[in-house]
Amino acid sequence: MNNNLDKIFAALSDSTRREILIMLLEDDMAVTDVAEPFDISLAAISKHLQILSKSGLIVQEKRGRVKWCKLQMHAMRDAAIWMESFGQFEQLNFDAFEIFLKQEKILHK
Amino acid sequence: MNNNLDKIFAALSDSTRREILIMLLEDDMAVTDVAEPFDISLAAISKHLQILSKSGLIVQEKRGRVKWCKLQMHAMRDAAIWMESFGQFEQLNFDAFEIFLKQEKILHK
DNA sequence: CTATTATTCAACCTTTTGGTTAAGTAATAA
DNA sequence: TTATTACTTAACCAAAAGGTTGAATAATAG
Repeated sequence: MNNNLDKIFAALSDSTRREILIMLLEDDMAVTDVAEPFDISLAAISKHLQILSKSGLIVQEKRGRVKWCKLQMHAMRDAAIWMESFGQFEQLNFDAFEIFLKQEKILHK
Repeated sequence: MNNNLDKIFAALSDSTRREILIMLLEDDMAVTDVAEPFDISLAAISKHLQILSKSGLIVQEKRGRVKWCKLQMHAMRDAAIWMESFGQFEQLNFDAFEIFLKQEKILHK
């Protein structure tokens, strides 16, 4: 029933995949470009991207011969909401994070 | 590579383990009582509890012949911070997100 | 048309995961 | 002392995860 939560948490349990997600924060990327910083084969990256796709954390769209990877922020919400039930949500407002966010918002306005 | 984030997300990727955590929200529990609602063997539950222990999400303390399982809320902090800041930083500066994670020792590289 | 580029698939390997049953340990109750 | 209770460990199994290499497909460039 909670199959998708399974998949999201499983997807996040691998550091290569978490790094890929961080890379995709910046912009959509082609598979080859995603693979570039890593020491593993392109085929291995392709598999990681399939796992991320099946979890819903990314979507892949083929245009020409290039397959673009796009982050799906809303997919992480399910998992974030689950964690929220543990009262961790408020704890995120720890000082450093809050101060940082304030600084960033000031810096970007 | 952040091994503990790996372990926390991996621990959360199994619905049996998530259910156990929810049960432990209410109160500390003995292993046998944790196992009671599930259809799998006690040995299997024992293994799940070891995985949860190694991830830091619970601690187990033996008193007499009973081993008590106790939720460790703070252990989810790293994972929760990773996820929540991931969303928060979407519209913020990407480099700043990585710097923040390094400062918080969530991203060790 | 041919070569190159982008990506996946297929076959294989090893390690991990999630489960089983049966036996082992250790504390308590009778 | 013996039986019962509360676990863990060991040996095993099937399936999944994460990696490899090499071949296949499909779009584009020359």
